[in-house]
Amino acid sequence: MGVPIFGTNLLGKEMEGEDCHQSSKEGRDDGGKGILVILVGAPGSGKTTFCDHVMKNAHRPWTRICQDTIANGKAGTKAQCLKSASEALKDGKSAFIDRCNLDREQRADFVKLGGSKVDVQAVVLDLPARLCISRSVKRTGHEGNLQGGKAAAVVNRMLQKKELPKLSEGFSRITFCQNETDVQGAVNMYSALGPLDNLSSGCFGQKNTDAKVQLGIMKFLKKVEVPDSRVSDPNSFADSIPKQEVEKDVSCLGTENSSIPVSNVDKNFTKGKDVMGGSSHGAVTANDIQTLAFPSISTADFQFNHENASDIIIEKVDEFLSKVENVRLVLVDLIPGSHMLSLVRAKAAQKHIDSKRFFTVAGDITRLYTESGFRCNVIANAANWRLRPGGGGVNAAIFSAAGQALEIATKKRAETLSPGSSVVVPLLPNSPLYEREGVTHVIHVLGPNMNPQRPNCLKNDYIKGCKILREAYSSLFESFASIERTQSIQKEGRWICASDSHDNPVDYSCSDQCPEGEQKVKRGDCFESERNKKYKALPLEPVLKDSECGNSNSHTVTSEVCEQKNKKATEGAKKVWQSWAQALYQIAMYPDQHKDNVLEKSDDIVVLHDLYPKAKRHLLVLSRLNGLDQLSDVQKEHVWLLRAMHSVGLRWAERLLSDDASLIFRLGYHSVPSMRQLHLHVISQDFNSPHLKNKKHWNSFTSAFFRDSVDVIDEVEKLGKAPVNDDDKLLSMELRCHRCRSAHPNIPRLKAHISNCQARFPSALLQNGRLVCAPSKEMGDS
DNA sequence: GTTCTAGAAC
DNA sequence: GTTCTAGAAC
Repeated sequence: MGVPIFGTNLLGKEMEGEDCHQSSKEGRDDGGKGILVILVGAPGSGKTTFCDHVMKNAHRPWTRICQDTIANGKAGTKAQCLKSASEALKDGKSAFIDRCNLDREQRADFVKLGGSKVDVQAVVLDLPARLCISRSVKRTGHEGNLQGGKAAAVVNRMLQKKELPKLSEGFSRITFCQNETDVQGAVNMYSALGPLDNLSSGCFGQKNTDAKVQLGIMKFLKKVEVPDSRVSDPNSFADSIPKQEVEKDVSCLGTENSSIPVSNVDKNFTKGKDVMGGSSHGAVTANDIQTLAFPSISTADFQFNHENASDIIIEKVDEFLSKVENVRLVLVDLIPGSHMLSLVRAKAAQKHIDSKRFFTVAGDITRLYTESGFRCNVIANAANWRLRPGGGGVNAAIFSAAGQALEIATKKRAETLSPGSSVVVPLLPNSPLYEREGVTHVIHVLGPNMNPQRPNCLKNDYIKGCKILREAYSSLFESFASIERTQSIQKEGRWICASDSHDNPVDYSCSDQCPEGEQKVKRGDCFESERNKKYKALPLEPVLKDSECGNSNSHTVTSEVCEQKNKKATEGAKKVWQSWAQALYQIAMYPDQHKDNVLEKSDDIVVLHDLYPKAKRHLLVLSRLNGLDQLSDVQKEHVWLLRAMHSVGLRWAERLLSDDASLIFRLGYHSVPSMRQLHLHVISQDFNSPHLKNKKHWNSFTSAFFRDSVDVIDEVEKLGKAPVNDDDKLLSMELRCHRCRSAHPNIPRLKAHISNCQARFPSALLQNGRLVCAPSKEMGDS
C-alpha cells in the first residue's frame, strides 16, 4: 500500500510502470476504472476534510467537486456539479462529490454517471449529530457559509431527513464511517488507491444503526390524515408533515409507546391560525388542548446534573398532568439522542407518564411547527436572569425567532427573573413566531445555576438546586396553566382590556421610545386587545386586573418584580454622576450603539479599550449590571460577576500576551472610580503611554487605591463587601516607581525611570496571581 | 475621565 | 524662558 503504481487505465490514459498488483486491503476486482465517490454526510461531518486528506496523499488523480464553490468559488448548481464530474471522469480523473447527498434523490443523478468505465461508490460520514453540529457552529469561513448559530438548526434538520445510501441505488460499494477511526481508515484506503486499483464491491463498515423507532408514535403519525394543504386543516399536531416524510421525522420523537388516536389529535390540538389570527371565533374552544414546548431547564449552560434534572422533570410533569386536564407538554432538545432526552424518555416510560400528553422531541423549539408539524402554542425559554437576548442556546434562538418585539414586551413585564420563577409574555400576532409557528406566548423561566461563571451559582448545592429546579418547573407549568385559564375566560367573554387599548393597541415596534408613564395600555392587555376586539365593550373584570407590578399572566413573577421595584425605591441616595462620567454606563447599557468601541459583549459584560490608555495595553472589562456603579456597591451576590469579569479580563490579558510576551498585566479596580459603572482595568505594567500625565493617573494604578481583582473577589466572598482605599492622599502621594519603589520629582522624570527599570516587582504583587505574564517569563528578575 | 491654563518650580 | 502641576470646567 502507498507505493505509486502506474499502468494504462481503462479510460485510455497512458500510465507508466507495470506494477498493477492488488494494492488495497479490500482488493481490486476491476482494472483501472475511474471512481466517482459520492460523499454522504451532514454539514460538519468532515466531507471536505476527507477529500483533502485523500487528495494530499493520493496515488491516482482525484478532483473534488463542491457545490458550494463550483461557480468560480461561489455556490453553484447541482447541474454544474454533474457537468464538472462528468468532465473529470472523461478526463481520466476520479472524483469526489462533496455535498451532503443525504437523500436518495440528491444522489440519483450522480449515480447515473457510473457505467462500465466508472465505478460509483459512496462514503458515508455518519458521525454523531452532536459532533457535526458542534463543528458547524464553531467553524468560520465555511464554503457554504454554514456556520455559527444557524448551523445547529440546519444540521439538525438535515439529519432528521437523512436517508442512508443502499447498493440498490447503483453503488458498487458503500463505506460507512461512524467515528473518526472509521474515517481515517477510509481516507487511508482511498489515498492508497493507484490508477488501476479499485475496491471490492459491497457495504462495508455499517454497524447496527437501526435507530429505535417508536412504533407507537409511528402508528400515530401514520394514522394522521395528512391534509392536502396546511391551510385547509391547520389543526393537527402533525399536519405539516408530508406523508413521505412522516416515517423519517418520527425518529426525532422520543416518546416510546405513544399511540395517539387521530381523533384525539385533531380535536385536541390548538387551532393554529384560526385561533391566533383574529378570526371571528377569536378564542380557543373548550376542546382545544394547550401545548407547552419546553427545553430542559438548567442542564446546558447552568451545568445542572442530568440525573437530578430528569428526575425532577418527570416528577413535575407527572404532577402537572395529573392536576390539569386538556394540556400537553413537550420536552424539546435540539440534538437528537441528547443525554437529557434519553434520560427523560426512559424515566417517563418507567413511570408510565401518559404518552398521549407528554412527548420528547428533538428539534428547534422555534420551528416545531414548520419543521416537524408540532403545534405548540406556548413555548418556554430557558432565560437568563436579565431577561435579555443572546447568550446562545434556546434563549438566543427564541429571542431571535420572535423578533425584537419579544425583548420589548418582556421588559414591560419584568426587568429581571430570579431562579425558580417564570414570567409569561404574550406575542403579538405579527411576531414571526406567532405567524409562522402559531406560538402565542413565551414563558421565560430561570432555573438553578451550577456554573461558577454565571449568576447565583449554587456551588453544587443540589439540595438547594433541586428545590429551585422544582420551583422553576412548578412556576413554568403554573404560568402555562394561567394562560389556559385566561383563554378560557376570554372564551366566555369575561376577558377585558383597558378601555383605551382597543383603539390604541400598543405597537411594540416603537414602544421603546414611549416613556413608561405615557403608556396608555395596561401591560398584559396589549396582546389580548389585538386578539379579542369583539369583547372591547365589556367592563373590566377585576379578577384579571393587572397588579401594580404589571403582571397579569403569571402570579409567580409578581412578588418577585414587586420586591425588586421596592428594593430600588428604598435604596439610599446614590452618588450623583456628572454627565461626562456616564460614558461607560451608556456603553454598558447600550453596547450595540457603541459597536466600534466594543471588543466583546455578553449578557453581563462588555470589553473595550480604555479611551485614554495609561499603558501600552489597557482594557476595561465593564459590568453590564445596572445599578452597580463602583466597587463600594458590590455585595456578596455579585461574586459571580466579579469572577466572570476576572475570567474575561484574564482571557484578554492572555490574548494580548500572545502578541507581546514582554508585557505584564495587572487586573484591578479603582477604589473610587471617576466613571460610573463597575469596570475592571486590565493594564500592562509598562505604563508607557502619553495619556499617563499626572500624579493622580500614576497613583491610581500603583498605590493601594488600585484594588487587585483577585483580592476583591476573596474579600467579597469572605466579608460580603469589597473594602476600598478611598483616602485622597493616596492619589497625591509622591511619585514612586512601581517596581523598585524609588521616588521621582515629577512625571517626566518618573516616566524616564520606569522606561528602564527592570527591578523585580514588590513581593506582594508577585503573589496570588496579582500579576499576569507570559508562561515562560520571569517577572522583573533581571 | 480630559482639557485648559494660571502660576509655581526650575 | 520652559516645564510641570493642580484646580476649574466640562
